[in-house]
Amino acid sequence: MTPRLAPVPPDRSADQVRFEGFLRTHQLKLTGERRALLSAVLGWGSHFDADTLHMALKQKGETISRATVYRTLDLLVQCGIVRKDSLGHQQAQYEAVKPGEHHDHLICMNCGKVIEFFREDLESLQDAICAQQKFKPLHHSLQIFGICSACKGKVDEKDLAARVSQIHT
Amino acid sequence: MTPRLAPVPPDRSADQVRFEGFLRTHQLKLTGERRALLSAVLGWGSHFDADTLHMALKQKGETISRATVYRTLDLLVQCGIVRKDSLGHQQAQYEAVKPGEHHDHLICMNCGKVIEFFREDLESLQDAICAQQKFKPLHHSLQIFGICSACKGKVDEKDLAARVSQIHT
DNA sequence: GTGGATGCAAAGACTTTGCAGCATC
DNA sequence: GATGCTGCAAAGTCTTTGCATCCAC
Repeated sequence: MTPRLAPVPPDRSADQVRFEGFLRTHQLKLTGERRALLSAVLGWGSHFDADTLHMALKQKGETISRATVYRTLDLLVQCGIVRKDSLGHQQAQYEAVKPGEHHDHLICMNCGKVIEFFREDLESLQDAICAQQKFKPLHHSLQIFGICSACKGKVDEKDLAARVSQIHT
Repeated sequence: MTPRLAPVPPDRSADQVRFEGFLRTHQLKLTGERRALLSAVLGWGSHFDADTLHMALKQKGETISRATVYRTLDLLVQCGIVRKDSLGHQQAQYEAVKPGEHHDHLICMNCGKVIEFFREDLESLQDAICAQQKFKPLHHSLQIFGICSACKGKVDEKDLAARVSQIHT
């Protein structure tokens, strides 16, 4: 029989601990607003922008100013809990970073759905390309724009070409 | 001896013809400003933003309003002569599309250099991933951020981590 | 009690748009 | 000569910042 280990805290809590540690290290304070934002972000599950988050909190009765939302998102990005991405939008998109998980994106140009995927062979191919160029990779972002299976056949092919050329990654 | 063919016009001219055709098709007019912008864009050779282009033209004596620069870049994007990209910047970056050429980017986080590359095996791997997901790819963008060979060893490792987390693709 | 945090509103950066006069087709 | 184009300035959108007040430590 293996000896009992101390119970492993759930992931949520790990991010909370991490954020609190980050705040302490930088002599910053844990405020109610920061707590509320962290928990909203961790519970979101997909991509969001600053304003959507701001409005969602307002609807839940948590009135936090837009400025604080931006300031706190910036902190969360700095300590690695949140990733900032544009995904072809004008405004910044954010997403909670699931620990140890990196992924790339398929983005449907019809319904806007974002499909996340991870392929080890894609990662290693990129590493090989970097090695060939004597380039030290630190981060990457791959976005494939197209039409998802559910939208096939429902798309007006005519304005698709125009929209492809308008993509702004 | 093979028979002589009609001389192949240089690439520059092909883009001009394409733009003029686009304008005609859409009942738009070929103005001096549009001509100047097209030629400036084709002669640029790397990435630029709207304001840099605007200022470069002003220095050459071509005073074209910022509004027209934006409006014309939009047309050039629509007809496929120019690609719009962010490359991790706040403001939109543009680049002339060399015909038949697609490439991805290695971006040096120290000196800002952008290295373009193309790998057929990377393209086909992406196609395979899309096929598996029943996703029809139309466009993609891969940006790898890191340190170029010239900057290796010259970088302050400390603030690098912070800068990696700040990347906004 | 002190230093950092918040909210507000103002400022900023980048881009788009309305309109009167102008140029191309 | 009609229709679309330009420049200008104003408005828009998203984000950041200055400052007085407030609160976690």
